[in-house]
Amino acid sequence: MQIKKASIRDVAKLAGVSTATVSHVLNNTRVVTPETSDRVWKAVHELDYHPSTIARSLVTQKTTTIGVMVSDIRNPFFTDVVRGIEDIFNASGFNLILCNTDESEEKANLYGRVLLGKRVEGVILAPTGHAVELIQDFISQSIPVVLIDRRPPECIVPFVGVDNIAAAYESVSHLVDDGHQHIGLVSSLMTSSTAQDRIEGYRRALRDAKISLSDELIVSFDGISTVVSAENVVRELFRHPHPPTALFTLNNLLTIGALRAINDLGLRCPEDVAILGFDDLEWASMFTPPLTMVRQPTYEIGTTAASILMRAISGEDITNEEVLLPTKLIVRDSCRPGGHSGNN
Amino acid sequence: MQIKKASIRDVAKLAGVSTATVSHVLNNTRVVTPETSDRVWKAVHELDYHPSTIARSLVTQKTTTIGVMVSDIRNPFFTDVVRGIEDIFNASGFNLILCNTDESEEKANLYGRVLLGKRVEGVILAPTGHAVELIQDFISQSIPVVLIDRRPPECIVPFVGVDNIAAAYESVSHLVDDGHQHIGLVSSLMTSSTAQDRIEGYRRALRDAKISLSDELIVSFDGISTVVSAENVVRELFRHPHPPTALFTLNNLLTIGALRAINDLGLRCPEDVAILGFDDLEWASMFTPPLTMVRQPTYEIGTTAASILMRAISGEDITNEEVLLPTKLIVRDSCRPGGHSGNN
DNA sequence: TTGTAAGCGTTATCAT
DNA sequence: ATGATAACGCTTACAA
Repeated sequence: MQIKKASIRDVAKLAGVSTATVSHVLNNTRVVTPETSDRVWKAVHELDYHPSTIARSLVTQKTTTIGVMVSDIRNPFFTDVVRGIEDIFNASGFNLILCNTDESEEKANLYGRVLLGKRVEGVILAPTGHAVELIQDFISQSIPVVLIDRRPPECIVPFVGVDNIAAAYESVSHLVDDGHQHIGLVSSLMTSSTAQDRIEGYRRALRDAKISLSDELIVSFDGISTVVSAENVVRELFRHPHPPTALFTLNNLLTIGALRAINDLGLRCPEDVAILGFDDLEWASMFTPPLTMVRQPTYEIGTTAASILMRAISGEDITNEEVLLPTKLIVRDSCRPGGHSGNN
Repeated sequence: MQIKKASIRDVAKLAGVSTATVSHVLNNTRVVTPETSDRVWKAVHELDYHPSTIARSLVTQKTTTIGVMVSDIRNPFFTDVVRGIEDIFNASGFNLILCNTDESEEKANLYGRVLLGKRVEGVILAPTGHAVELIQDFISQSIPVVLIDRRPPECIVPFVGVDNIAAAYESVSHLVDDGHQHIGLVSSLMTSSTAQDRIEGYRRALRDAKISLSDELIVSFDGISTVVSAENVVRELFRHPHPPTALFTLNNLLTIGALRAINDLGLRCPEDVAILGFDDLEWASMFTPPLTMVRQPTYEIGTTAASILMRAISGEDITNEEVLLPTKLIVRDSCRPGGHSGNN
């Protein structure tokens, strides 16, 4: 326990050298005789000295800190992505400032100011709504940004994600092949590029299968994805006179919610209603029934985005980078060949 | 896009005032005439000026940043805890630096240096092993620390968690009441206080039930908890001549792993082997079979720890704080009254 | 091989 | 009501 934290000057005084020497010893940035080096290190330990990154950053203009903005770290998709990001940056001595925006543009903008103020060297962002201004704020301070998951169509910014249209097309086609004609779609925020692309894939798959579209089969809600919101909205869907025989859910939380709602309604999956969901869950295979899901390479999305951002920080030009990682449809019992075998 | 970021001096010059005035306008820290205030704000916007928190921190000795060290954010337990922490601190304008230690003391110590250097104002820590030194490092720089989940017995530091002994006792007693006499225990790192307490609860429950203890029924592994490691270790357990009829798993990931292993071995749960696991999963009820679990108030652990830390940062004395939040045993089909109905 | 001193971008203490 | 200016704790030319 000590009254005042030791500074480089205290160390210099105790070691009988200049602050410059201390600095150089600490950073290995010029040759010093072993004797002085020893004296310095001894002083460092004696004083329990820890150099202030703050002061250092002020002069070097580098903070070795980046910002990560996602809607909610509790969404397993983002949990994994963030871990991937952390692994890459940690290896280079960078730290993460974690920001949960809860799909609120206001919160996102607030965080934006903070990150700008903290002089982060880069940002990885899963944008909410038209985040164009937010992104522009960073860019105009020459802070590199890499987008993940979603991409506002207006801006040309490096992006890492998946081909949502294709993945959704494949998924819905799979349901069609199983004999389904009434396929419901469950979304959270419809305005995100991700949702829109997945809906577009859904539409195209139905169109190509000559199945007529019905907007009443599409349900959604605002705010962050939660199991409960999904449950409510799915229940609503089944008040429809022609309820769906299959559900395409746009993310993992929605899938769980849908399954719950179906159980609550006394329907069985897949006999009455099939479910196919976006995003994998590590233990999707152990559900009742095992869930059919579109697996996104979450961890890799994180590491890839982080690597690109790291290169930008190193001065490389990344303006045109765009990486679409492959998805994988993992078919399990929650949708079954033969389609539904029942009513109406 | 601009060559150089604007500084307070640029603003002052453009507004025709001193830097002191700019600072005061920005921070609302003394009265200025509306006219000057306006001129300042106009200059701020014109230059797209964002005050440097770095420089500010250097003089105020406050960083509005705290460190959060957990073993792995992907563990749903910590995901939730971290979200709770973030909510509390975000409300006070603080940021989180997220550190994944992977149960490695080396990584933890490395992160310790970093956090010390970044002059975080506090740390929330789920300690790995004998983190006494690490904790001492913070304390001796008068950086307040709040421990969560685990508590190295040596040190007197504020703590937020649950009564693991009691919770384990209750759980194992439940299995005993169901008729089980051979109860296996699956742990990851056995040395953590959490694991030790849960094992202690297990022991006491068996002792009180006059069931003899067998160390061969306890399996574990080192490193972070993963489903795969748990799977392997559980398979091993069933090579035992007298395999258990029930499994008590010490965390959520282990529970999943155990269930998988049992399935792979061709055994059925709960008919052949019952499972009762620590930590809830939001969708544990939808597993095959629905899982019986000890629910910890994860989010609340986060918010509680954060509130205590926040008070410490505000200068309050928290040295003796210790909060044990209640757990809840949620009984589902994975263990069934009547115990196992089979062999030997 | 080492030291001196000028910043880095703020806040805060005096003055005025 | 406002301004000068000395810190804050480092790094980094430039000297010696």
